[in-house]
Amino acid sequence: MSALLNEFSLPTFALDESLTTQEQTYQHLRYALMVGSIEPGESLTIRGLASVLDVSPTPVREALRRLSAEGALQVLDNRRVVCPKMNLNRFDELIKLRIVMECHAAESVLPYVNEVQIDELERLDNQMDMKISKNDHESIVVHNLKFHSMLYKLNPNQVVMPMIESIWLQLGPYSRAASSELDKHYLVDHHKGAIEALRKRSASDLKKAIEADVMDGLGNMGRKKLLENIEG
Amino acid sequence: MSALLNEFSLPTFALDESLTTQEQTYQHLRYALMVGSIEPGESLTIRGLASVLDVSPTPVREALRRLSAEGALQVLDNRRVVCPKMNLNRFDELIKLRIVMECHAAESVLPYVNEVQIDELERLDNQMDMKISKNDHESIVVHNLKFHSMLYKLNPNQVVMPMIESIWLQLGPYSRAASSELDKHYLVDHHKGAIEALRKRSASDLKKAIEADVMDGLGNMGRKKLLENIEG
DNA sequence: AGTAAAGCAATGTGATCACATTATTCAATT
DNA sequence: AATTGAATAATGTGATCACATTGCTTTACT
Repeated sequence: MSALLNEFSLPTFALDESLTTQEQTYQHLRYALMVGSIEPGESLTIRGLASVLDVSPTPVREALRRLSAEGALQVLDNRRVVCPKMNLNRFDELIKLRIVMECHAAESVLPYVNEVQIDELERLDNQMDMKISKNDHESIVVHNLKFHSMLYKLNPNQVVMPMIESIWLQLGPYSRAASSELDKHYLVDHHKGAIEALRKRSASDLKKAIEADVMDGLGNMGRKKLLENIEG
Repeated sequence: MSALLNEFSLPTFALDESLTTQEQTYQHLRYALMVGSIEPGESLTIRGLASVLDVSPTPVREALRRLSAEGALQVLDNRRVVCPKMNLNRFDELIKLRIVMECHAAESVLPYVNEVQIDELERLDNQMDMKISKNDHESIVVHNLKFHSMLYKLNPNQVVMPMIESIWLQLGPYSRAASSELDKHYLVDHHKGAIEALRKRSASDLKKAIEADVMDGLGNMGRKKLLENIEG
């Protein structure tokens, strides 16, 4: 048996039955990638996933194509689909790009935002702080990305968001390895700082908060882990 | 007969026969979108394209999913696939994002670049200037993007490139409408300026050249055209 | 003549099959 | 015991079919 995705490695996920099977399959895999349930290097086969998800190969094929087009999966020369492995260069590029794009997205929110929306954002962040047990990787990731997503979507015109989500998908599989048990205790986010910057309508403060949030969250941890692997 | 894609609207394009049918179909449609051969609003049907390209529906389906995932095509609620229409807000966001991303990509090239590569880039640009008849939209677009692509790929680690190409794909269909016959005569690029900045290893000059190239190329023309349509 | 309903054509989706390619297993040979 | 070879299994790709939904045309009725 190869390192196939087994039924236990896919997290449970509430799915809308009215959606097409392809869409459900896509969202299922997408979620699994985002929260790090699929390991870098793991290979995904059409028939394997089809049997696990109990659907025909057709919708799985399309879901895999979609995710490959988004950069979340990699199609090898053998035509086999794998979850891409991480290395220091790629990681650095991803983090740098994430900061550039999220700072841009955050900045372009400012002309549109109003106080009510900022209040809603703050409420969401507070709710999340209450609920999260700091050692549950999945909920930390989900809630952090939900905050960022809600922030950038305050700009009603959306062309950046899909690209930011593409970066999240590419970092997702590595996020679990990056956040070891030890580091999690030091995890802090800069969401409060971002909200404060929003209220002041300060673009520079907002960008500082976003950059710090990315670096202190995944950036520094992931880099440290990758350097450890090179040395030892 | 609906506004289907007919066989004459797809530009001829040298295809590698060794590639999968799906890959060929994808590249065919991708090229057509990039050079503006598919009009905004045009709807693409699986069976229609399959008969035009003389393949079965299966590879067409996957190619359409891929392009939709890249933002090049839009899947409506009816599940029909159309080439997205352009409006002023989306156009502004696309141009702003293009400048941000291409400036970032250009800047991150500097640590890697050497003189030989700059010479090659200059040679490519000179060759293109010779060959191009300034009224041929398709070759103008192709060669301009080829220059930008070659520049950014000097950074061997590639995670930005797919996203930049996604923006090109989204601007492509509108590019033909944007560059009216009148404006083409004023078309100038800032490639020489970019090469000069590369030689000086000046990040700020390079970014200025890229930004000017985008604005003077599509940016100003497209914006003008869109404003005309609103007023009259 | 205008409108609504019925009939028909076109489309997307999912399933299944055939085929070529690739990967793996197992046995034979050195 | 290691390696090469054949045989067997697994996989991706493309084609075809059935079905439900959507879009359009034609017919019937007021």
